[in-house]
Amino acid sequence: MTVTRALNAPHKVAKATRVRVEAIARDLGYTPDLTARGLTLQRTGLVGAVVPLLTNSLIAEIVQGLSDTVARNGFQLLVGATGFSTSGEEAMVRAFLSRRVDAIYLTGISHTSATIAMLRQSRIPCVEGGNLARKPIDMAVGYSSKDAATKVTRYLIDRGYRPLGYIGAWPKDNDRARDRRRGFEAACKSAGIVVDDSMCVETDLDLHAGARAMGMLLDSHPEVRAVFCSADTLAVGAMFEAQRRCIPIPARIAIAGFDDLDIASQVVPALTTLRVPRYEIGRQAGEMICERLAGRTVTTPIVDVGYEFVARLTA
Amino acid sequence: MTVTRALNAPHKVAKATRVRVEAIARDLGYTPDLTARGLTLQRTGLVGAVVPLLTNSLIAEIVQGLSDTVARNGFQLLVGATGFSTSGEEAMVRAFLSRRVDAIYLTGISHTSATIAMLRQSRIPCVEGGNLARKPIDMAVGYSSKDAATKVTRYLIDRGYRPLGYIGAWPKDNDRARDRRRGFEAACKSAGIVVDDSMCVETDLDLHAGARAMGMLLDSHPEVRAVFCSADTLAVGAMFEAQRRCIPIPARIAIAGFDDLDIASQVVPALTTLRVPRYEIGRQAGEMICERLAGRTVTTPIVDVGYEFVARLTA
DNA sequence: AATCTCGATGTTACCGGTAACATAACGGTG
DNA sequence: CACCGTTATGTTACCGGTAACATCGAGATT
Repeated sequence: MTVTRALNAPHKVAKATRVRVEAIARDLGYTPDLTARGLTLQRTGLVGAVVPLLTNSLIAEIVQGLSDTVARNGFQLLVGATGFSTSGEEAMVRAFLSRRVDAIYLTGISHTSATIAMLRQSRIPCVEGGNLARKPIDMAVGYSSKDAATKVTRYLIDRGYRPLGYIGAWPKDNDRARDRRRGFEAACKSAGIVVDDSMCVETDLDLHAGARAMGMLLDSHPEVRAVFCSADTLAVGAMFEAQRRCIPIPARIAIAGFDDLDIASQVVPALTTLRVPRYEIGRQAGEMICERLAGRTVTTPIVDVGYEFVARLTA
Repeated sequence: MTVTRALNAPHKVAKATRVRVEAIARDLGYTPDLTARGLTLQRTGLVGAVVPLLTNSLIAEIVQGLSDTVARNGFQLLVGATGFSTSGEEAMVRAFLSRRVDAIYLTGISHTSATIAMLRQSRIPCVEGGNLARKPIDMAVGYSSKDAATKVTRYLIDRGYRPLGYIGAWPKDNDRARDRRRGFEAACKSAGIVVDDSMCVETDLDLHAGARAMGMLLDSHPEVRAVFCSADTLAVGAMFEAQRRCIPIPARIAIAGFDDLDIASQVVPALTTLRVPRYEIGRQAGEMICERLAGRTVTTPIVDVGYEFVARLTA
């Protein structure tokens, strides 16, 4: 007990004792066992982050923001990748709860009912990030993917580009992708444009898939005048494909992306896209979690971090 | 005890009892406490991964490979970002050891002596990944950054490009970056080329920094004929800068990268680079860790995963 | 000198699992 | 019917911390 005190509350121990304890601890190479501490305190100091995958830079930045923020408050991040599957997410959440994480960050707002039930029952702070939840499990940080996609699409429409194509990520178990497509469709509809499903391609979320999708679109609909891509990764892939075919951007085909990744401003020509505060989502989620874990109540449990349209050169 | 058995070793319990236990567990929403289990078993089922940062796709793929592999064996990955600092790494390792992780993955081979001492004393499996260690703390998976960089540089030299520029990441606390520069210099030296330090730029590791570095190089040394970039991220940034200045690649300036990220094959013109098996490094590290944690000995504690030169269009 | 006070240190129990050992229940055998 | 082996269940102690309470010792107060 004196040892515990010497290390955790030095002022409660005589100086000589403290010095002696510290010396011996050093000699022995003693490291406190946070597993045991977690067991007694019923608090592990772990925050779980459930994400679709780690290799996506959008997600990586959110995780980085979350990690930095909780780390500053003495917490350690436990990350798990679900591979864009709600059942994978459920398994991950179950595993995290078994580890008695103090809080959980979830990507997106569509979850299995078991996931929701477990989290509700556990009563730990939980933030759903990325998309805005009207009725979150607990708290939420994000922006409206649908509104944002509408905004980009409207820009393409207003500039007079017709016909419009769409390239997006698989919507299955990915509410952000689904909502972005909905936003695209909503903008078309409100402008009286009929969406041609054969000009909408859904695919994996990487450069290569973006390029392939663009290739398919150009083959099947050479008349396509502009393409809205629901992620910059896809947009840049599409740009490269157009460049390989020597199709000038935006003279012959306009392209708009979504996310404003680093590459969007660097690629030539620079990509017109929609900036979403990725790091900020993670940071904000981390703040909310830490607030709650510090025993304070979070006054705004649903935070809209907004987005910003960035007009550049591709559309 | 009967409950423990019913859940962990069902065959040791009468069927009726097992069914009853399962039903009650479900009703109660019982989740086993892995913290407590970890305490008794002296095994947490956690593997720690210490990486410089999460937003780099090279690193992210290694982490993904590691995560997938250990997850398949029932382990959970704990990740920590050091921000390219060995003292940050030391703090991270200390934290992980306090959490009693069963094994640790470290990025690179340069560590503080305290880090090495702690890991040695802990006696847990430890893999150093990315670069090859001659004398690893425990095990290592990687390839020779220096040899690989020499190979790429030699290609540039053999094609007759002169003078040669270099763009790389900060070498401080980053042995991969340091070794790549050494490889560049070694190739130059053995070809009798004197390296002009003013044509070697070191900078942050992102697209924007690559572009800026290229800009500086082109401004100060317009005669530069080829640039070796020690990472594809830098190379692509440099390409974009050249394209913005309408400098044709490779007609007027040749560029070679390193890593063979997805983007290398997609960018136009496709980037000449060096492929390193990123996911494989993580996978292999995971395998070695799991082998050891399963009580088996790893016969080859130093694995050279090799690399492959990929000639494309930029050089 | 007896009592009080306060800081320093010691003792006990508990967190939620599990290993090791103890006991109970039961059908079969000589 | 005593004895056995087998299977099912129960008991105890321990993993490494910490809260709560107990004790101790020394100087201050009466």
